[in-house]
Amino acid sequence: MSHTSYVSEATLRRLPTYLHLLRTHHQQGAEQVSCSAIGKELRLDPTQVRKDLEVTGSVGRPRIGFPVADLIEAIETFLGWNNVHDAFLAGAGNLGYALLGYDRLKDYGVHIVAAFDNDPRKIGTEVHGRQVLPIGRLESLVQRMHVRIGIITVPADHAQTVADRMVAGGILAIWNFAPVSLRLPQHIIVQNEELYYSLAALSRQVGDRLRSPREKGG
Amino acid sequence: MSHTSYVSEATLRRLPTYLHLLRTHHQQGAEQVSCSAIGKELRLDPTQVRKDLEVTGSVGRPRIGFPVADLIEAIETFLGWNNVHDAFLAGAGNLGYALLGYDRLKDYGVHIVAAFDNDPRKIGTEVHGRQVLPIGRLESLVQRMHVRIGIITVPADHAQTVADRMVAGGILAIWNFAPVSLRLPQHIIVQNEELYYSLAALSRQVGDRLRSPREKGG
DNA sequence: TAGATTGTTAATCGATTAACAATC
DNA sequence: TAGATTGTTAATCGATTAACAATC
Repeated sequence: MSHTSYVSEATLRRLPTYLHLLRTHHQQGAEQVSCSAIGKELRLDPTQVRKDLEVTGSVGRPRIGFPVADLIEAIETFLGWNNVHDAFLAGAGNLGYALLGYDRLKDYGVHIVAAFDNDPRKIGTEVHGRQVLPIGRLESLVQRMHVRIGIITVPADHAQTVADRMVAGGILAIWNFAPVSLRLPQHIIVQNEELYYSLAALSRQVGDRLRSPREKGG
Repeated sequence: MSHTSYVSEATLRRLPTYLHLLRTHHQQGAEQVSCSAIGKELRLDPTQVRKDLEVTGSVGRPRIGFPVADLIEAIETFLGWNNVHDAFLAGAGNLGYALLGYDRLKDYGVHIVAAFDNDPRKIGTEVHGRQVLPIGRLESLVQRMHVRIGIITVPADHAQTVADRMVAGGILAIWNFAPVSLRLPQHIIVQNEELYYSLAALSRQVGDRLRSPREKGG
């Protein structure tokens, strides 16, 4: 069943939302849940919920719904969140510190084992229990420790260089927080975070709202 | 021209990417740039680039392209990034600290003026020059200082309460980093960040790749 | 002029939503 | 049984891509 069929980005982004909701229901003792109920809570079309859940291979029963525990397990497995992979983080700045502080990242399949930086004042220190190593050792350590995931939280102008070193060391996937589109070999998996890019939608709407006073609420 | 026509989320998310690229070109002395060139650099269809840029009202000249400086100005104006709005941040944890440390957030239309927390050890301290105030004062200060934007970096189980207080104080928009879908009045603008939700795509692909060895690179 | 690029309309593609028989 | 919900196929909707005349 390693037959990896295509799953849309949109579905992939909704699955964690279902997971979170299901865990809540599970804690409250629910054993079954219907797509209609999920849809109502998340304001999504029930058919969409059903289609999304279909990709996990979980099956429901008419009139009853899906077994909550099984569904949680199925989504976690599908997302690969119960197979934790080691990761290196490059750039121990503000955002780097924040990510190092997230123990819960392990719940999402990612375990940061070390950080790298080029600032001599940071090198040798520990951040949330992880060592900060010189960036020069990144490539060789990726190779030696078979690290699969690289997280880039360096400034935009260093991102490409860091990415290149990771790739040279044999990294498989890059989680990129720098606001640049990296040039990478086709086989490398990339997830761009574009943190404040999503401020585009927010600030534009705020500006609009302030200009046109308030043409009636809902 | 306050005629706010609908612009798709997809376009809105690409605009900052163009902006970043254009700034780079501008620094390097470029005066004109074509959609084809932008498309090539970002691996996007040139027609898509043209349609995206159309929403900013900027016009180009056949055979020449768009004037870089004008285009930068047009995108910034469109996104509202040259009108900075004051913001309050709730939750001075790891992520909160990181956001407080981003001076560049101002370049994206958001200026954090104070942080709020419920931890007595944090209250009264300063983080990157901003005071940490007791969460109890959030609502009244939002109201008194006419703050428009609220940033939520508290744990999931406190997010709704914090959001309610912001709304009660008269906030206009919420940038939500907590992994919950907030229940808010229709007129409130929300941007969900879902930081590690985007790990869904990443970890799934890594898992796939490790299972099916490597069916030929690119 | 010749030809690259714009602006715009039409065709394609994919995701969301609707419809409905099967089923518990 | 009656009826809510599943699984699945068809219709709709919107975004991306292609086509092409206008233009510098």
